[in-house]
Amino acid sequence: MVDVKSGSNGVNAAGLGPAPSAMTGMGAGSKTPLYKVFNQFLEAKPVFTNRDAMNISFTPDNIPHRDKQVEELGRMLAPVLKGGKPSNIFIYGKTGTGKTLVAKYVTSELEKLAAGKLKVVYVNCKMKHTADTEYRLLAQLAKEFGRDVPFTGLPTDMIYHAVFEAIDSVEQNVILIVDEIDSLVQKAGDEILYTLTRINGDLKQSKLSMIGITNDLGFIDRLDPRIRSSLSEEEMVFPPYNAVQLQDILKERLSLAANKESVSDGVVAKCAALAAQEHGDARRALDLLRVAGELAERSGESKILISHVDTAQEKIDQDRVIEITKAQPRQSQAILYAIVQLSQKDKNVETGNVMDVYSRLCSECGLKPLTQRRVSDLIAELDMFGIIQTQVVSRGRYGRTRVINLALSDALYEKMKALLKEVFY
DNA sequence: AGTCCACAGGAAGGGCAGGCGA
DNA sequence: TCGCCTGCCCTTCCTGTGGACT
Repeated sequence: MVDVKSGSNGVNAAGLGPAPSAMTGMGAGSKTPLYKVFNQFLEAKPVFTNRDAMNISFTPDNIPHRDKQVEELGRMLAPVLKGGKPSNIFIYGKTGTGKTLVAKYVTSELEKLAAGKLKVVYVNCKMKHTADTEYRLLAQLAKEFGRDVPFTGLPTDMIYHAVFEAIDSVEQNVILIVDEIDSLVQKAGDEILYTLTRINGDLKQSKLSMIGITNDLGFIDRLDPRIRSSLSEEEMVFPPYNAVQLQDILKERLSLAANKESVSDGVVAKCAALAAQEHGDARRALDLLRVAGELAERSGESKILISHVDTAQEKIDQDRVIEITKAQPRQSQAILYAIVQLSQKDKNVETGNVMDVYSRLCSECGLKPLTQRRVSDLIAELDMFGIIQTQVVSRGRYGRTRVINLALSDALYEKMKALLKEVFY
């Protein structure tokens, strides 16, 4: 139960009165609508007893249907226990197939056994402003080894030396897990990988091994052959989960997170089936179940129903698109608003029309219009986010253009239109 | 077969902000 | 304070594309 102290006016620090059943000394706020909301929440039987276990970042002790991969990776990394350097490993697999989970699990178990002789560093190159450029990756590594470096400003070779010295300052094995490694190479080139895979030649008392993780199956083929051979000394492929395996994963998590009676029949199967349609994504399955549970709790029910899963699916998609839209810079929002306006009249929108409407919108809102070149890049970015779908088509002597479709449901389209209207008018 | 259109998209570089060491 | 370095956003210049038209 919540532990709150009443203030001088009888209202707790958050300005809310305590629940009558759980707390004594109701304050002045006890009759407010918000009070009822919180009271309802406190009195309702929770769906999840351990919410953290439903989180994507939670690392369980048992990873269903990944025994083979855990063992295989364990064998590859085992030389660490005798002070040897394991091979660099490359892990492929689509989103939500357990790559990161297995890598983190195996390395953390190894770290326990290695008794201070192993340091595991995890970096995610998709995290903006964290490790998505050469400089930032090196700065992040330097921080992991206790060197405080600014997020910009220093020459790259200075940061490299700081990292090098930090790694080699004690006799140890270092395993560097580089998640979403394709994002790093796309943005910063593959020189950094060349440097890191050859760092062992200069290290005197330490050894560095890399585990590269990507969901881009063609990534390794696009790498420079010199880097390819040293980065993927060992390779692992994580197959997608099928619906039955996803059900096992969800049941396993539910055993940690909720009581059996909190979930109706068919809920787990439905979440698993929906996620299996999306290339067997366990992350999606967990998200669906978690959001369905939260929706059930919010509606005052103590059991997740099939209808909650349906609503959860819609909500996850809507929330993602709206949040991405809100986070976009104003120029991208203006371009998106132009596309939304044009989509009202015609389903297929072309770059040229977007430029016209966008330019008009800019002059109406006092925004400096970008060049067609830049707009083209921003359209490609919106496509990447999944807000729009684009296809380059040739219209013969009438030129080449990009046909743009809004990838939104009717409800989401209206929501998006209202949001953008609010931004610009 | 050659021309044309309306872009797509790569490359190079400018300008700015944040940060460092001298 | 200055020179240098970085990331980021943007522009300019340029080549490539592919199907309709001549």
